[in-house]
Amino acid sequence: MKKRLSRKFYKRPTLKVAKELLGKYLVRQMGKKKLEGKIIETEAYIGPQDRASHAFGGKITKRNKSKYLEGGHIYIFLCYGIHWQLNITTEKVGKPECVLIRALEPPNQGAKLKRVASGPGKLCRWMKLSHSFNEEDLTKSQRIWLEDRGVKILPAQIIKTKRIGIEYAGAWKEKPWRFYVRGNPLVSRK
DNA sequence: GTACAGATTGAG
DNA sequence: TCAATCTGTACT
Repeated sequence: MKKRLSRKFYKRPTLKVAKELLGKYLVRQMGKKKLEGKIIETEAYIGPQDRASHAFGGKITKRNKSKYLEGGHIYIFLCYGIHWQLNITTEKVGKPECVLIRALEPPNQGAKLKRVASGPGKLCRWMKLSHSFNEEDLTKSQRIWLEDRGVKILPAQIIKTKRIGIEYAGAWKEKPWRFYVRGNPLVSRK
């Protein structure tokens, strides 16, 4: 079973989408080549009240404006001047909420664990994602989209932790808004 | 205009 | 432990 996720899937509460994205497949079509991987780690950013979000306080900049798009679009930005971070918008237009995709599990190739997408920056480098994907519509794009392949992640398999790399965010850094699949060796930060 | 820090990573 | 090096923000 392969079914592209619809607009409806994304236009729901961000935390719900972040959890349900676990087990879904991210597919990247590059000409005749196709890269794909199962999502195993996500984080939710829920502005404008979330201090860790780029949309904190409701501000809009050239960089973050795609965060305000209708659910199902891409918000991608450069971090530390080097690494791209892939986010998927949620909720309706004007709500600056999104889910950061932090790690993928690539298809088994010779039973070797491939840590090619075990972190948000590595994931984008592997799939060759950058600025040109900003504002891409995941329900229509021919080069990147998400699929439901019938993989079910049970609530008992989902681990919740604090988000990573946001020490400056005060009380917000304590929010258990990072989700990953229990026991998966390919999540970020070995 | 200058200065500084950040949703990270891999090398030392 | 540190440097890579782009963008936004808070200053002068």
